[in-house]
Amino acid sequence: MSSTPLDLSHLPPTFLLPTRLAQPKANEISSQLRSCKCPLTSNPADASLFVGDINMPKRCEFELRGRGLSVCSKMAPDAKKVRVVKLKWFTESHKNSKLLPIDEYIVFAGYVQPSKRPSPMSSEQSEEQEGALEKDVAERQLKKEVLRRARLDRVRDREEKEHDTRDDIRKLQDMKLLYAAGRRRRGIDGLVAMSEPGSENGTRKSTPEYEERQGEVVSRVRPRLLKEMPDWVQQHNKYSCCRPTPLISPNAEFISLLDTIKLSRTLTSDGVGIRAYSTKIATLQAYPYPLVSPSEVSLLPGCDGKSSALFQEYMTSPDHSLAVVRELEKSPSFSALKLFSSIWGVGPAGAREFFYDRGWKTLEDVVDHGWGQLTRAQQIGVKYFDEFQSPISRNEAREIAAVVGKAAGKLRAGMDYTIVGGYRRGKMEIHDVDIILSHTTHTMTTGGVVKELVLELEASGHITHTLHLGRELNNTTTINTHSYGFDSLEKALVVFLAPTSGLHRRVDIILVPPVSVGSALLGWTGGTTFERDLRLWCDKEHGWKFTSEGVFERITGRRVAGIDGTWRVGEKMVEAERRVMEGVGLRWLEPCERCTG
DNA sequence: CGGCTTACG
DNA sequence: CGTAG
DNA sequence: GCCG
Repeated sequence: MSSTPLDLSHLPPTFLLPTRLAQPKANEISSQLRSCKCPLTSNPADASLFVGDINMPKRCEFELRGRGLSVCSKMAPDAKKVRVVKLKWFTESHKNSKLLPIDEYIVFAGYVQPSKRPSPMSSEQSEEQEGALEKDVAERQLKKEVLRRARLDRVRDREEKEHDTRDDIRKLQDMKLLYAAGRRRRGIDGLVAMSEPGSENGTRKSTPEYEERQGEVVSRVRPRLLKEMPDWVQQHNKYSCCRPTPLISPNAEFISLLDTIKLSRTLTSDGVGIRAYSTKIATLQAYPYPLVSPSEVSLLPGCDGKSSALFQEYMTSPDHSLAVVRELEKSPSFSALKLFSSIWGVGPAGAREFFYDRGWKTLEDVVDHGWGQLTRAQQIGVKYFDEFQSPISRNEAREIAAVVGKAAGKLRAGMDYTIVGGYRRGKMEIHDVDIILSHTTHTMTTGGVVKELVLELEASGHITHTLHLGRELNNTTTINTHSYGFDSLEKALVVFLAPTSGLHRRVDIILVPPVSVGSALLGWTGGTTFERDLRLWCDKEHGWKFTSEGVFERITGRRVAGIDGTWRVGEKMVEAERRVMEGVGLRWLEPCERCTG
């Protein structure tokens, strides 16, 4: 490959960081470096250049500290300047037999104090917590992967039989019965696949109601009559909070295309488009029949000309696709914006800035060229990008919540919790864990409990980062009136190191006074469109303002008399939620019937 | 043709 | 502007 | 994009 070997003899003493390298790989690179006359040293204290498979400056600092070097960013009297260059610089140079500009691959530059303890392996645990958490990442990744595979099967198995005594997740069973007769199984694919290994019926491409014959789409059934449709269709009720919306839909494939369009509207901050697509997606998600015709679509609330045109195209296209979506999916800008906006702390505007203004295209570009310009939260979002992407199982969610709940119980005896968000709606995989904590005694929820709790969990090594710590709950003001500026529940957005998986997870901890438990459950269980419509409904229908703290009259700011979402001694939290939902004039919907997307 | 959830940091 | 449901 |  390399006809004219590189000459690296001009480099300063160099140390190869073995981080993330398997031993054979490390040996290979080491010998390649030597063959390029790189002055390799086995003692990091002697080195002023480090080569490593590391992309983040913070990580570099950690690696250097772990080797007994005390790193500082500023020049100090007898400090030595050190740099860390990405391994990629060498591998690329070596591959092309051409020395790439090293400056473009420097991931960290700083100073180190001469080491007191030059021993390479004795890791000075000055940062007890970080050290414990970050140590042996490569090894942990490996172990993690093995564990994950081993666990996966058991998890699925167990999940089916699981009896969650505290939650209403048993409804999952009902959902499966409800939709047992084939159709789409998006979201519970794994589960169903496990229990029905041979069944292809559930995942076939065309729905039973229509299929293609000689290029023509033939409807197998007569058009559904309006009077045969759900009542909310007949009444043209577009509020998603007024009807059950299950997690799984017979029209999941079409919906996922609309989802892509909605994402494109999100990425351009097209508020109107987002609204429109959210509404129609929620409608279709609630519609229990496989769609047959465009005219059927246009009967649905929130769906009109555009929706039926899209369905027409979807239905007649040979592969059940949409041109706009195909275009989006091969568009570099769409991919990049989608990638960037999936970083925690980066929204549509930030993603556009990254792509259009800075010219970044990959996460690596962000790390290499923009690290210093990221906010703290964004840096955490990038650092744990993969881990935050990787789905959280229901078991893992329960495991995390149990740790939080137990710690909370130690601080305030009698504190209880409920996992809300996607978990409570019955999703099999979620991307964060939302936990509502409360106590039937108001005063047990005041006085900065969340802060205490976060400190505890930091000390125990469970919380590794705090992205946001909300203001302490005000003592009494929230009980009767809703004063603007005092309406936020005490919450913490944190990064949590899950014990079993060893993965970093996004966890929201919300502390709720008993008076707000009903509305908080309703407000934090979602989905997003359900929440939006719930607020609209309360406003338009009653002139009330719905918030997670309670339901208030717009004019007076007083709590609406007769809606008592207070969690009382001896009852389940969900009973308080039921009173709120029925209090605002909505029929009770189980959490798993609020899957509006 | 105006309106589209809403508040905090 | 970004986050939360 | 759809509704009132």
